[in-house]
Amino acid sequence: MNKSDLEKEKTRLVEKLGVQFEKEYQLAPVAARIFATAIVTGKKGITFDQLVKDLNAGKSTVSCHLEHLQATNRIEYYTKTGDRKRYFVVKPDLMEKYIDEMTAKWEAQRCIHKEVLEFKIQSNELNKEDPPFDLEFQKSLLDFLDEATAAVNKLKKNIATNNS
Amino acid sequence: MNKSDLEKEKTRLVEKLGVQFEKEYQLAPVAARIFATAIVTGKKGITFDQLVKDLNAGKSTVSCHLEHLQATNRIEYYTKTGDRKRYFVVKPDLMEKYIDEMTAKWEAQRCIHKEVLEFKIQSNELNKEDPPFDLEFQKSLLDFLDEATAAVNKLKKNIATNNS
DNA sequence: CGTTTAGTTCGGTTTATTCCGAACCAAACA
DNA sequence: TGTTTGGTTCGGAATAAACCGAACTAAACG
Repeated sequence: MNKSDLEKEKTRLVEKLGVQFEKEYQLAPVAARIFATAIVTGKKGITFDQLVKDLNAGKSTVSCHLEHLQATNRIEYYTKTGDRKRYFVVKPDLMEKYIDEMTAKWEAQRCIHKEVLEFKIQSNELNKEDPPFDLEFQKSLLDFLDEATAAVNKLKKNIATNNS
Repeated sequence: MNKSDLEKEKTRLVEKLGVQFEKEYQLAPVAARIFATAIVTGKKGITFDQLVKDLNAGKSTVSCHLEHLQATNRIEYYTKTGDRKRYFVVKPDLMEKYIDEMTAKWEAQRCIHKEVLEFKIQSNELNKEDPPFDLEFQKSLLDFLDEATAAVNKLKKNIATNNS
């Protein structure tokens, strides 16, 4: 296990993470790989032209996606005095953001499935002759989402206290 | 609140659910709306040409997406004797599938972030002079995913027992 | 001042997604 | 056996996503 092996391993990890991020965050391929690179690289950060080289991408592409990743609060950059380059790193609160986005998605789901449930109940009240709507799926989904949110929020608090 | 109001409400819900499903399951717009229609319609099911009419879509489009939704185990159909139409409904185990897919995604994430963690540890061992990699994010993500999976699996068992 | 460095903007090309209609097929019916 | 019904297949067309290079800008440097 030498340095060039590690570089290859890094490339592999960026690629694998990249594929996941494309789906999870609906990012363009290059955007996902930039984010993945930032995660694997860690706090020392990665520069614009490193990204252009490493990912074989055009400058405009990298510029555009860096823009987007900053706008969506996933990365930021720092600079070193006497060095004009920007060093991009993942935002330090990434973990909280991850959890918050998850629960926000659940909340949105809970909201609409509650509406669906109400729609079905009203429909049942209005047409007594028809075979009535089944309410089980919505009910158990709502229950599940509530409890899952509660469970995850509890975990989130633990993380917050561990980090302090 | 009359019948035509309910129809409008159904359209609204299908649209709103549809947008969510496009993102959540990476479905094409029409595919997402078919799935949404199946969910809002419930166990009485929806037919091929109802979908064509309701969604203003081509027959080929509906056919193709119905195919896909069946292949991915999200919907199925039943028939009535003396009626050639197929009545499409959501698969009865949708709730379990939902949870299983969620935990499967977490497992995949856990797996790759574990690899990232190992990569960082190895890198730290190899270059002692460099500023070492930070391991906190990977560590707390792994912890979180483990605990979240455990919590959700517990909820899943409760649902299973409630339904029996 | 001219030049390098670091990055942005713009216009266009390539590629992929999404959808459609026309023709087709297979079962049931008359 | 011809016709209707319910649905599939195939070959594009329209649209949108993703990316690129060339020209540009703004700050720093010499």
